[in-house]
Amino acid sequence: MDAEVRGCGSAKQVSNSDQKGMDIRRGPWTDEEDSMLKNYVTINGEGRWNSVARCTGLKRTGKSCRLRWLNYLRPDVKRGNITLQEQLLILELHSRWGNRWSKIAQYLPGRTDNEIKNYWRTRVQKQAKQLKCDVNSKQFRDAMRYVWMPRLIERIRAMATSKSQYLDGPTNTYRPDLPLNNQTGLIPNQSHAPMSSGPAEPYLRPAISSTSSDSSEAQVSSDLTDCYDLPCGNYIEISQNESGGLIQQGLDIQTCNDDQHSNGWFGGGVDTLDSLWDDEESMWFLLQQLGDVNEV
DNA sequence: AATGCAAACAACCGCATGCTC
DNA sequence: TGAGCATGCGGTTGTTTGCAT
Repeated sequence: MDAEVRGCGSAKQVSNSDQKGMDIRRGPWTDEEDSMLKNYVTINGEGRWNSVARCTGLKRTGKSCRLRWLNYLRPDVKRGNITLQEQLLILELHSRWGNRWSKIAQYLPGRTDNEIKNYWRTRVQKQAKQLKCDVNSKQFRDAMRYVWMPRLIERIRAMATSKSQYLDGPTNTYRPDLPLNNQTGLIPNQSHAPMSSGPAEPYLRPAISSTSSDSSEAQVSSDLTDCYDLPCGNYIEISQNESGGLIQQGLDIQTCNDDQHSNGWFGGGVDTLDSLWDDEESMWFLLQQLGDVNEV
C-alpha cells in the first residue's frame, strides 16, 4: 500500500481557511509526512489535531491529519479484503442503523467507517444497480435477506467446516426467520458474552493485526448476482417460514423501481428500522463468529 | 504494448456537535 | 448564554489500480 503514498510531489498547494496564511498540502500523503504524523501521535497521543501542523511542520490541516491517522496510520487498522463474516455483519448492522458508518465500524474491529462506507457504495450499491433495484427498495432488502445473506452464511460455514471440525453442523437449511445462532450450525462461545440486553459499550475485540496475506480466512467476495443465474425479472425461489407459509414467493426484480423509497430503509429514522434479526443475541453471535472464525 | 474503462480506495469538504471560556 | 474553536461524521470527489480489448 505504500505505493499509494509515493510519488506525491504533485500534491497541490492551496490556501485553506482552516489554517489561514499557510500553504496547505493536499492529496496523497508521502512517507515522510506519515512518519512525522506517527511520531507526533506516539509522543502526544491522539487529539489536538490542529496543533499537529504547528508542532511538526506538517503542512496539512488538522482534519487531514486526523483522517490519515484514523484511516491509515493507526496501528490497529486492519487492511485487506472485507471478509464474509464482516460482510454479513455490515449488512445486518446497516439494516439496523442505516448509514451510521462510524457506529457500524465500532463493531468491526480494525475497520474504519471510511472503509465500510466504501464497501457499501462499491459492492452493495453495485448489486442493487445490477439488479435494477433501488437500494432502498423492499425487493432489494428481500434479496439481501433471503438470497445474499443466506449465501454468505453458507459460505462462512463451509469455509469454517473445511478448516475445522469444530464448526460441524447438521443442517444446511438457512431459515431467514430464525436467529443466526439457531441455524448456522456454529457453536456459540458463551465466553464471549452474549448479551440479551445489549452491551454498554461496543463490543470491541482485541486489535486484529491481520493483513490481506491471511487469506485463509473467508475473504471471497460474495454478491447477489452469483447467487442465482436468472436474469433480472425472473422470480427467485424463497424459503418457507417456520409456520410453513411462504415468506416471499419470489422477487420480481424488474418491479423494484416501483417500490423506491417505499419503506425508507435508509431515509427514515434509522433506529426504527426493522432488523433482519430482531434479537440482540443474533448480532452478538455474529460478532462472536467474526472473531472465532478468524481465529480458527 | 497501448489504450480505455470501471472498480476500489484515499482524501477532501461541508455541516453538525461538543467543549471551553 | 452565546461565541469561537476543535473534532467527528457522512457525502462526495479525485486518484490509482486492474482488467478487457
